[in-house]
Amino acid sequence: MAYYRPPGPPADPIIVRDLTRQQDELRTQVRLQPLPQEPQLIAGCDSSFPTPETVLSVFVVLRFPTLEIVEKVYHTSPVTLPYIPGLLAFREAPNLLLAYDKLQRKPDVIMVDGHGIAHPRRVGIAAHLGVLLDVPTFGVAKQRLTGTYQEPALTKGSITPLTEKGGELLGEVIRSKDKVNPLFVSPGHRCDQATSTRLTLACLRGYKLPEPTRLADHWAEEFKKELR
DNA sequence: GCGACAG
DNA sequence: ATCTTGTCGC
Repeated sequence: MAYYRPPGPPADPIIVRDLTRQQDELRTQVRLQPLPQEPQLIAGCDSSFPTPETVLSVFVVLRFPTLEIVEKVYHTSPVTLPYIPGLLAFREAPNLLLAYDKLQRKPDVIMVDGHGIAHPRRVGIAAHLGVLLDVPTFGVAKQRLTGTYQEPALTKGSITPLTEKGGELLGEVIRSKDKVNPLFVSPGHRCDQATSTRLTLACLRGYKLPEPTRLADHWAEEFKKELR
């Protein structure tokens, strides 16, 4: 589990302050709304690190709702920022954008591995990426970043709300498979909670992770090996 | 002041 | 995220 966290290099307070302000700006761009129509193509994206100074991002496009693989691409870049909780997007989004450019077929919606608005300033990587691409996005994370929730029942399909003090709904905690740790699903940009949850459930195929992110995760690992 | 902290 | 063997449960 993520109980103990070894100390990393100190984050420059000036950089943190600047990036945090950029998030507050991006936050004003986020729009929560249902998709204009049922998606024909859904994409999944994820990043891996072949070396501590290299980031590799993958985009996998699937036909919806059949989930047949339509296309997969990847791109690598030098790492420019250490991992800082809450600022993940500034570390991975730049390279994700370059990978996205390589796609021949652009998706109607993107499932991002990480949080959407379930973030301290409501701009997790899914929302951040959605605004930069101006494409519908939502996030599927494996760990909580902020908010509180009741553990959902142990059966697949059980759902409980992820809320902020005061009652604000940040996302939903979903049991995607019997007796496995739940997923944290939240809308990113030009998407809403109901759609995010519905699409996540529609993409489950017996694994903990829905197909888009599961495959992106898989290829991020495969391409990483190829670079050795 | 003390803990929490996506990937 | 990454390092890294065996092991418990369905």
